[in-house]
Amino acid sequence: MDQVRTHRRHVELAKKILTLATGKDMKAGDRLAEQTFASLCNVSRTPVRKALLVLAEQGVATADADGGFRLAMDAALSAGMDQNPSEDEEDGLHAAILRDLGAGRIEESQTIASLQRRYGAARQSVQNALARLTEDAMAERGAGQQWLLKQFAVSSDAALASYEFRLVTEPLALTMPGFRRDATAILSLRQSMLALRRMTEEAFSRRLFERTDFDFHMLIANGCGNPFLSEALVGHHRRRRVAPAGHVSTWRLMQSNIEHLQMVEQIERGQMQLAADMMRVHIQQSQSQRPQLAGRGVPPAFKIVSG
Amino acid sequence: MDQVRTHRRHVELAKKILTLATGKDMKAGDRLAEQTFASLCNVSRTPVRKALLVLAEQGVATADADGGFRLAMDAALSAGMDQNPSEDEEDGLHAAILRDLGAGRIEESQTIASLQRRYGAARQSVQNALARLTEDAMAERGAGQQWLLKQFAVSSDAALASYEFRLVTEPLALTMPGFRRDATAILSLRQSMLALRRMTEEAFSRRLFERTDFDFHMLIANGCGNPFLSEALVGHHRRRRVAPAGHVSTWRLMQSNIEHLQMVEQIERGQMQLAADMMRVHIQQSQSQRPQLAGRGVPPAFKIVSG
DNA sequence: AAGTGTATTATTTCCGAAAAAAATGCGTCA
DNA sequence: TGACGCATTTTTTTCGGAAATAATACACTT
Repeated sequence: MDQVRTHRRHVELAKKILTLATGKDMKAGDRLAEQTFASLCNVSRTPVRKALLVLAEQGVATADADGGFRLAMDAALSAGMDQNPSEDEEDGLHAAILRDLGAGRIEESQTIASLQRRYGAARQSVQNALARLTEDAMAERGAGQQWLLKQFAVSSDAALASYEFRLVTEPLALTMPGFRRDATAILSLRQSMLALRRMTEEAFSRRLFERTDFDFHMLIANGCGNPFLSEALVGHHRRRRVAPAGHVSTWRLMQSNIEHLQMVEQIERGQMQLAADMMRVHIQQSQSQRPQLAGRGVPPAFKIVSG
Repeated sequence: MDQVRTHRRHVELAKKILTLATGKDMKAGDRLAEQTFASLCNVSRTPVRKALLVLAEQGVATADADGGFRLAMDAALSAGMDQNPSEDEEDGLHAAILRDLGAGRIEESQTIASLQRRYGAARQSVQNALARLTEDAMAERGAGQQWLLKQFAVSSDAALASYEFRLVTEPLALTMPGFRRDATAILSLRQSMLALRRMTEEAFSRRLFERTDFDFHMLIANGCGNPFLSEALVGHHRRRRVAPAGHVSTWRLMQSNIEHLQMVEQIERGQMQLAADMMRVHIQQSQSQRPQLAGRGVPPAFKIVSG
């Protein structure tokens, strides 16, 4: 059938729309007005319509008889729905580079041409992929024709380093004097968290958890009054999301969700010091319950240079 | 005269070469071997030669009789030499955008076309400038055709936020358990710092100070064992360097230099806790001695959103 | 050997036209 | 008035070839 070629930006927009719908607590049957989302996303109606078509294809939305679309299910539950079947050309390249980099199959230093040859891709595609990586600070232009891919961001040690990073920065963010609580975000977060808590171990939706987890960290990142700290945290979690993660038991995720929920409650009450302490505990528990990395006893010393 | 058109990348490479030469403590008359720097910078000799031509034009290097170049002055002193007279087309655009953004003359949300019109520049130039801004996380692609310029990074409040950010993160970095001291870097740093300390208030080179200051912060950023924290700090200082800074008295800079030197000494001895405390003092002093921002009593509350 | 000069090849950047996507405006329907 | 469909305009993306830059190889000097 004549399926609309699924462009990345439309899919992204679709996700954004779904998130917004969740935030408004929309239910099955509610109308998805084009103009509304267009305004919220700072975009014209044209791409919104494309995005709605994407949602329709995924079965999250259905075309209305007299035009327009409606939600096919409660927005809060839709997070688990988005399948990613046919990674289109471009998207696949981005993923492939990350995969190979994480597995150490390619060098950190690459040229566009070398990547072109390796993946048999068009120059433009490689460039786009690199642009995307650059935006997440996982690639950077080096001198000459070099591009430097930052392996650490996806290596097997990354998870460990990430825990360590969060362990020191997130409690910090929570206790910053200028912390601001975003009431709307808290509301919508709690919504999702409660939904997750109601799920049994079998029905537990990892997708929804991931999204909620991300939003939770964004609440903290955006809340701390300092834009630089905020950005460092946002950037970190954005990368954490694209990098392939190791496997964690469902049980631990459910546990995490409850811990998150408790922290949100303290944040809501303004008990920031308590929230920060809970965060330290939470991160260390998550860390210790993570499957151990095989073999590698000592972490490689970073940058020991001596004259 | 037939001056080589000064390309940005060559100028950058030239700076890098100078930094390396400083690190090797090279003196006036020492030979600047092409292959040496080519290897160190991971580039071929071709661009290195161009860079040396740039240095020759600036008077930092002189062409040798039998080919090749030599340093015209001690490397440690050369930092002050690089003039930036004719900001070429491209570079000017990057700077102009930052300037206008910082002064609030342009919106945060822009399209390429709008920038093209505003600055009467070629599309490509605008794109390059944006790519550069993206790399420093000062611009980011939004939905639709939007580009989001992050005003906070250059606003008048930025200095304040930057101090706050460093106040919490740098002592943190210093006390991270995995901190590693880079002996070479420390050596070369101390070199520059001592050179600065010998200068009188009139002869004080702001250029050299800036470079040294940057290197000092890089020592801390790269030293902390955590790549994520490291990157956050590196990114922060890189931006701080490109953003137009307010004016600080020469006297304070000289003071800062001495404080830096003291910290380096403690770091060298492994007294990290002490170094961290000194850092806290240092930052707060720098902050309080900065000229006050006119008028704007309360800092604008960030992101207070409520349902 | 170590270093530079020069030619050759490989790669990237620049530039303009065609194609695709987004923004905009208008008409119509409830 | 709010919402959608559709046509038009603006903007961005893509694509190919020409020009510029980088990498590489080799000759030559000390």
